[in-house]
Amino acid sequence: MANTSSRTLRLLSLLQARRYWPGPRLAEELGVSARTLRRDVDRLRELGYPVDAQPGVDGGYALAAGAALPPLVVDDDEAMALAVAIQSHLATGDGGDSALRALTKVVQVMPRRLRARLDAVRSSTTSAIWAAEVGAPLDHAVLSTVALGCRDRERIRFDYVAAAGSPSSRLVEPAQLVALGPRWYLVGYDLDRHDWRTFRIDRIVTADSTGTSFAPRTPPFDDVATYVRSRVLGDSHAGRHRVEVVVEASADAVRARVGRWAAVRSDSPTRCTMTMETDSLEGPLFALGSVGAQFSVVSPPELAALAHDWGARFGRA
Amino acid sequence: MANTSSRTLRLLSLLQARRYWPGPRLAEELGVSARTLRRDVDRLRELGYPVDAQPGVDGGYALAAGAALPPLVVDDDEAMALAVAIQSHLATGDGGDSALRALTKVVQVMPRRLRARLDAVRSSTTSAIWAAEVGAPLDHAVLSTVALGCRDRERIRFDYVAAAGSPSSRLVEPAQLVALGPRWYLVGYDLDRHDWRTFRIDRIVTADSTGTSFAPRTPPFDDVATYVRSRVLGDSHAGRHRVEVVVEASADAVRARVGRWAAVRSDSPTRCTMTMETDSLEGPLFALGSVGAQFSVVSPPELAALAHDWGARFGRA
DNA sequence: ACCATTGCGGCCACTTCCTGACCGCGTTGC
DNA sequence: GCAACGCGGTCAGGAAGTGGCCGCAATGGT
Repeated sequence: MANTSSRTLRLLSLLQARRYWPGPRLAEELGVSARTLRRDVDRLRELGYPVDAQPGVDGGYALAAGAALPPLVVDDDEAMALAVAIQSHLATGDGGDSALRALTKVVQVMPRRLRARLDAVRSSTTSAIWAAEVGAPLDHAVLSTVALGCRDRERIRFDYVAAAGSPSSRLVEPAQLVALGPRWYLVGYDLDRHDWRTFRIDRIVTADSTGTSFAPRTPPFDDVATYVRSRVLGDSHAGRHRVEVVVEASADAVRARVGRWAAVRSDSPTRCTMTMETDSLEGPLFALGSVGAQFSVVSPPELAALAHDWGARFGRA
Repeated sequence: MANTSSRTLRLLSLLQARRYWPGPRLAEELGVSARTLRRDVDRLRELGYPVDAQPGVDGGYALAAGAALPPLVVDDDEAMALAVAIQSHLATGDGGDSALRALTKVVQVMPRRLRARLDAVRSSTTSAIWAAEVGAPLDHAVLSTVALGCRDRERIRFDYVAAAGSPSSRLVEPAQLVALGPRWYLVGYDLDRHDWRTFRIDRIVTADSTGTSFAPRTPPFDDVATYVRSRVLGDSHAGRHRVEVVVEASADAVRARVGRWAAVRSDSPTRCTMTMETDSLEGPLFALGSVGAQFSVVSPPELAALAHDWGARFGRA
């Protein structure tokens, strides 16, 4: 710990952990003279991290918001919180690419004991309420393995359960991860089938990095999202529903409830048609209930049946 | 950038951004000789960050998972993703203290432009579906201002809208933030009223740090959570409901749906009583619907009425 | 008005270490 | 066996980091 750079890092961490530090206190904490502390502060400033200083009695040093993000010095618990938050955020389908990169960074440098804790926390905090809507919770181990594979161009091997339920083992050169709605997909080159394939992340059972890298292939698409969308819609996934409902309310009122989740087409000032894709029928039903307007289900019939069931039970309650 | 410590930091960032780096490539990137690169790698190892190296053709350096968390070097987008994810995680009431600390760290060092983006993103991505349940979305600006005030013992000033709807301006010495269910509370010493008060974060309109620090007072409680709970339950909040429902299903089946949200008491193998506190009646109704069992509402009458309304509409659909 | 506290920056001498340049060695994969 | 690569030793020159001084400016309390 006698190193200069390590001390600078520790100074940064101290300044991130508490706002104001009196100079002498910092110097003592770092085990250097006050003069050297000033030089360390200068060093931080040269690195682009603005450190405010206040003279006078009760003065001190404080880390200010600057142009560049300083390295985040987080402790175990904070790293856990970050990882858990990003995971549950990814599981809702928001976040996208940069969130995935951030998760990858956090997980990659996590000590093994923390990863174990992360697994434990994930399995215990999955909110049962929303689980029906977001589908199977994302397995962070699978997701980060795959993400690392994409980033570092390393072949991965995993067991895959197809829509029909038949399991298979795959050796794939991962190209890209795409979030489509609440679902994550991997586009990669399947080395056994000698062709490009699209995999649903929550259908991947266990993924392992093989450690062998590969040269990137030219992908058969221009826009990944479009490609995946066409592939996914072409398949008729078991359990996937195309919901269409006519609601006796203004399109705006419905949009205010469902947000970007569904497409809402205005038919008249007091009527609109809502279209969405989902795995769970309970989510749309909840949305329809909270809109507070009369509606009729165009498709699928399962939704109409479910509405009838809920209606009967709610009516008797 | 001629500095040694800055170079070490950059090396760390490079290793976090991509898995394998051939030595010569890294050396070139950092503008030093290969020998110096080796020494830099050694330095990182001395700091506790394990760097794997693979000799032979196609070898290189890779950052491995170690005992300590290295400083996270994230870019703007990743920081945004982290902040957004933590916010929405906090808004669900999970996460707790360490998540709040992490958010505080991230936000504190964020450049101003990023904070602006964060505001924009927050307001545009608040999921309308769950908004009814989680209540007013957390305002990250308020939350982080308050959190910083607690951490750094700085007085804060804010406008508060009481449960009755009457606005007031407060000058408070913040002591602690507490998450109680889906809601965040601030416990602090109100300097105008000369007494301890509990504030609901989502009722705080705008919060500003005054910059004046204060000496910590001895709080009038041992356990903050207990204190807040007693204070909050004592008040009869407008819009707050105590829900009690008898469900014709096993307690385990109900628990599997509602998770830790509600208290479930088993009455018989096929009947149980569910008790919860909530602001929104739609959330419990959704849970009851998805349980798929018959139920009867004990209280409040509003819930029974709402169930009846939903039931009528669902039945006609 | 005076004082203590705190931060700022210059100066200097001493010490440390950092750097680039060699070298030979072991490992890996072709 | 060869090439590519990482490892570690050594050496000399030079560039830092360091602590101790100094006077100065700003702040807040007495």
